Amino acid sequence: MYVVLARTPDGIVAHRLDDNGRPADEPELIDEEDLADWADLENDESNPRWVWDDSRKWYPQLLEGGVRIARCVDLRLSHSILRLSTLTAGSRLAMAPKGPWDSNIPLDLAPQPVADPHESLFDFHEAAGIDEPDPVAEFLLQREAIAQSSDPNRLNLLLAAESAGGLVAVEMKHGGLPWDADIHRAMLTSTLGPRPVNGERPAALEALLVEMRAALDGAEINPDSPAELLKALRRAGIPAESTRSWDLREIKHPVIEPLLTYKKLSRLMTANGWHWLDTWVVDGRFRPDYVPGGAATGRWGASGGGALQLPKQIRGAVVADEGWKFVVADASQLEPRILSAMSADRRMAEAGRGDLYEGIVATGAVATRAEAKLALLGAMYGATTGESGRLMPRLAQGFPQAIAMVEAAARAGERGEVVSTQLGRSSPLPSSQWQDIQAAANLDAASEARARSHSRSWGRFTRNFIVQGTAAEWALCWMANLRNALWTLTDGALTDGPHLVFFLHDEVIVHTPAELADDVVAIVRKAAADAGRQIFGALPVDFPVTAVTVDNYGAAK
DNA sequence: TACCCCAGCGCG
DNA sequence: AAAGCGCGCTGGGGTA
Repeated sequence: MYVVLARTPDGIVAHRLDDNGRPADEPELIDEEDLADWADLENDESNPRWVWDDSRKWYPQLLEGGVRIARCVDLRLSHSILRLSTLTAGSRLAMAPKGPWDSNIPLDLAPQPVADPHESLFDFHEAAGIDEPDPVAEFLLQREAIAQSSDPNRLNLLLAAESAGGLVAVEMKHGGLPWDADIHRAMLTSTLGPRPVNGERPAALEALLVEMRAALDGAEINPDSPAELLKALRRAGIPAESTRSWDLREIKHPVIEPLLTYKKLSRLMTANGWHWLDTWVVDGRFRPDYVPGGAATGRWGASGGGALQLPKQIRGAVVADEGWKFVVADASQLEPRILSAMSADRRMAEAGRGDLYEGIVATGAVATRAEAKLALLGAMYGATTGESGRLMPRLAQGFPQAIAMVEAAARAGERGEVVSTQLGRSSPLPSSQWQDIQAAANLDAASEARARSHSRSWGRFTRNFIVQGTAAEWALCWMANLRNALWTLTDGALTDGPHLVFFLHDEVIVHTPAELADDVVAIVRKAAADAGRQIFGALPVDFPVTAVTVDNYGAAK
């Protein structure tokens, strides 16, 4: 059973469809304020798969009302996959001109739970000259595209995982990441000094500035402006090429050490200092917007507060509630394992029985673990120079099947072709500018070099796309399985029991009552093993998970 | 004032 | 031990 929800000028309309997508009864009109209660009843009666345009527009108010959703079809997320996938290339959906399902309506125009819920959306559409999109029609169009595709099963798994991710994203924002502002502030004070007033430098930065001036015989220096900093260094006879820490580290001069420290502390203050804390941590929770499918590869993005770049430095401020714990889990060496699974390289799978890098050393392909790691990174990113590039051929010799797969993806991208992940998410086409550059390749030597460079660059993107994208699919399946299993542990609202509070590409955090932490760890591991089987079938590729139970995120290494 | 781009750096 | 992939954010500095 499906229940498709739509907002109309008259209110919310619910369409019940049977498993064949045919109307099961007359559409039902629901008042906005009754939605959560109505959905709760519907869950009890038929446990449907909910179908709607965008989980971000429906699910928050259900969660507010204490209602959880087991599964859904997020039409917006699904549409963008089906639009590009080579598996659905001939479908009506893919052939149609771009429409409202291809645009991403800004969140602030989405209906809010309290104020008049549909008006802003209609205003937006009216202003933009867009017809109000019909979710039932779109759902049927998507079903048609999937049914006619060359591999409906893979696509169905992908879309289910993507939609589940959409639910998780809303749930994580709803629950929030527990954040202890006092600990954070204490950390800032101890490294930077007391919070400065009206834009002054904190004491620690001021002291470092004094130190730098002394090292420059009293000359002025402004480390906050890269351009001025470079000038100041050159005035002092320091041959700096850039002001990047990585480059500065190579220079021997007394000003360098305080400068590097300054940069580090200054970064802490601007990115995650007092202002960040005021802006992003409310009532002990950090609630960024997560953006499923935010990257072309299917990885999530995030906006607000830099959720996907929380420095290790401040993770100690992520503290579980009293009587609760965090289970912090990450998939070890995920991308190289994905590489071995999708290429069905049994030799590499065998090497991944334990630590994958050690396993590769054991085959004799390379000499050390560090070399194995570097070589694999090179294979997945397309390194051509440096040690990584140098080691690549050795890997190709030892694991021809795996390397041939990424090489083929790179060649396809260089020709401007599309590549796809294991479950059928396809890469975008290179830009028209890229095409123009290729078309102009035969004009002269400079054009040819330019075309070649852009071609190679897009090849590195497609090479990485298939691995990063398939890893993202694995992570989504992992999370979807995890979410379902956690739900069985307790009754009640989302935040009454173990629930996901953070996700970072190959890592999750579950906030859980302490007494359930061991159960959660077991669930996290099983969910990972299941994800591997769902995507790769019986292939003997392991996806081991490192899981620790901690009181704060900083303690998770 | 508003906006855009760049350099730099945090994360995987 | 290095420059190859994917992101978001800040502050500086320029332009309109």
